[in-house]
Amino acid sequence: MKKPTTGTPAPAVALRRPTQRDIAVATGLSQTAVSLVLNGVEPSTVSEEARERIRQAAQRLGYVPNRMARNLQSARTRTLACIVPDITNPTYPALVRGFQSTADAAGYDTMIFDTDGAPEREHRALQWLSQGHVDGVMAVFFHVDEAELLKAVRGRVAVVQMESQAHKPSRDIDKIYIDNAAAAQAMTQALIDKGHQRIAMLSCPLGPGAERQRGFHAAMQKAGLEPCVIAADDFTQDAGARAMAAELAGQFRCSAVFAANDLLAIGAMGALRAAGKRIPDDVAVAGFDDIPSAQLLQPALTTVRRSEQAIGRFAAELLIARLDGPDADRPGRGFEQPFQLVLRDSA
Amino acid sequence: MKKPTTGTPAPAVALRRPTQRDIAVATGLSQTAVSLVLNGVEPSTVSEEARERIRQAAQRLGYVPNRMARNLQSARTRTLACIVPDITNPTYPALVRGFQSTADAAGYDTMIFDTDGAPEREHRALQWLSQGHVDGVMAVFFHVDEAELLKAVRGRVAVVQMESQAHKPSRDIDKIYIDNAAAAQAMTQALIDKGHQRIAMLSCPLGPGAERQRGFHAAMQKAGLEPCVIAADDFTQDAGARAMAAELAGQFRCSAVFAANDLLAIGAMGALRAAGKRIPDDVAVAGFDDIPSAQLLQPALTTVRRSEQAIGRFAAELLIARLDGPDADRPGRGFEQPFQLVLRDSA
DNA sequence: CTGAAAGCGCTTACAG
DNA sequence: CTGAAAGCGCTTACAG
Repeated sequence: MKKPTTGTPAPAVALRRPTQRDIAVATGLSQTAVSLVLNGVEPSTVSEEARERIRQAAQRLGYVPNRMARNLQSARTRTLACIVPDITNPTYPALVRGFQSTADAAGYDTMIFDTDGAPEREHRALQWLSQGHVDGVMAVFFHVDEAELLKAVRGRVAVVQMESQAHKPSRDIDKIYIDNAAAAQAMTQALIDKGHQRIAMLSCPLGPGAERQRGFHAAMQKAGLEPCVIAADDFTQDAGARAMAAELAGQFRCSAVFAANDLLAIGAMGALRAAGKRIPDDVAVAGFDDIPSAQLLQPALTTVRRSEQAIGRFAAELLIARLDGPDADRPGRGFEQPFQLVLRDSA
Repeated sequence: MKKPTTGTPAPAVALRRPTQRDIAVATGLSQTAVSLVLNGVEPSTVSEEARERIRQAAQRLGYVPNRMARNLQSARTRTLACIVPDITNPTYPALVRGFQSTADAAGYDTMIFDTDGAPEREHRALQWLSQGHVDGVMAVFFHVDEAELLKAVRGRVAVVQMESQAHKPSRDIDKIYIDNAAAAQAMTQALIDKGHQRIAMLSCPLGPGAERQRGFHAAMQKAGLEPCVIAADDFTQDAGARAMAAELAGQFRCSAVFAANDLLAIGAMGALRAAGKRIPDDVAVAGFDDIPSAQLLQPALTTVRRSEQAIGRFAAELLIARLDGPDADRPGRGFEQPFQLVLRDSA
């Protein structure tokens, strides 16, 4: 890369971080006393004078507790994690944001782990989870199933799993889901009600894709219409554009495209335009997620909304209630969240 | 929330995770041998037969090393962090994506820490950094300065800082930046070249905002024009809409608005439309970042692009070269990255 | 070839 | 009121 500029040489060795022992030596008190005072253990058995000396020395030396050591001892980290498939898909940052605001208020740090929706990276996330970095996790997996997740955490990590459908409740973990099939069915029905007969679903079989396709097929079957499915290999704008372009190169005859998420829909819109199709006049397009861009598009995108922020907040509440609150041993539950059709100009 | 469903009761106690000691007991070998074998220490001093027994027992018991313990000992985590101000601003996920792809290839996990651009949360990130969770970090701070950062990490964590301008090189850390002032000046000049005389900058003084304003002022002054600044209190779409609406309620007379980032620009566009202004005919709008939505807007947004993905990848390379490679003691450097004006229909 | 031992930096009974 | 001691689960010299 260009224009590297150089500073003065780095120190040969890193400074050793001060420990409780250093403070003990500096104050002439015991390391035990240092630990007690710095952790504010009540009722304090250390004299006010000693406490003050310890605090001052800690300040002066720039003491910061080593979390690895603390966690090793206490097996608590006061950190929560969000495991998501794709941080560049705006629906997940929204989820994380809601989660984080609640976690933050309860004194928990939030870490984000992006799996790319890839099996191998999801398993790395699992391994990471099993290593004791966090007390709780909100997880969105495309490949890992509940059994693997349970095996990895072994009851040592509180878990809320975001699911694509109402699974049977788990013994140990909470689940949050929307009824993806019903939502997709409702959207498909809305397109049918507008007079569309030939409707294609642009979808990816991963994650919530399967349930959304199920709802699409149900609505089409109920209306006696022939369903058409366009397969994308990912939930991204690129994948949507590619799949749509390939379809357009063949004999595409649908008057509406229902994409399994907004990024696919946006990609499809680009490909349709490139092929000279007007939206919605020649082809109507609908999506799923209601990401912020959806309403910025021209025409604005018809889509399905759920409150990601609220879901994120709720997930964090569930975890915190298990960790700090009364829910420690509560059996796992499933929580269904509402969705809402957002009808705009693209369909 | 609705429809909670209940599973069978949770177990009273969490299962204890198996340790090396458990494997030692199970195999009748020493815990030392277990550690040696499972870590594949070469050349192996343990007999092949013993190694096999240990591996089998580890498998059978579902052994997973406790990272806290390992890190406490080795002070290495094979984890890197990205500290960003707002994960819901699409420019940061792109940065993180690039970073992660490189980190992943080198066998490092990537954690993401969102500070919300708030001083208090940035300091929490600093504290978190100082606790030994990661070997290296790519950080974007709005408030924390280099001195605080250096004090927190004390040479124990490799650091790449994303800056808003060419600072003097640091002794210990690498910096990556684009010339924000030059970029803003170029964009302002482009607006002037289009015939605009009354140009407002919609900006937030945080982070790169100051430098971008500087460039704006420089261009205006050079052209002998009167600069106008509209202050937003954040870099979000909402903040942009609020600030623009407030301005429109007064005596707004500019023919162009240059926003300090795309989200502000998008918010401003909404407020302008709500006030009956046509874009670009009545008011031209330009942004900064070239987030994915920018080209989806109608009219598409004129903006400034840099390659976030490439910058993220490069940042990870710098860290890995320090940690695993030959750069361990290399003095800190500054690396300037290119930018590019993207002229679309909004201006 | 194998294991006893020290130590990473903490927390937490426990004994004075 | 205070400190010696054990232990969290590992790694790594070191001694047999």
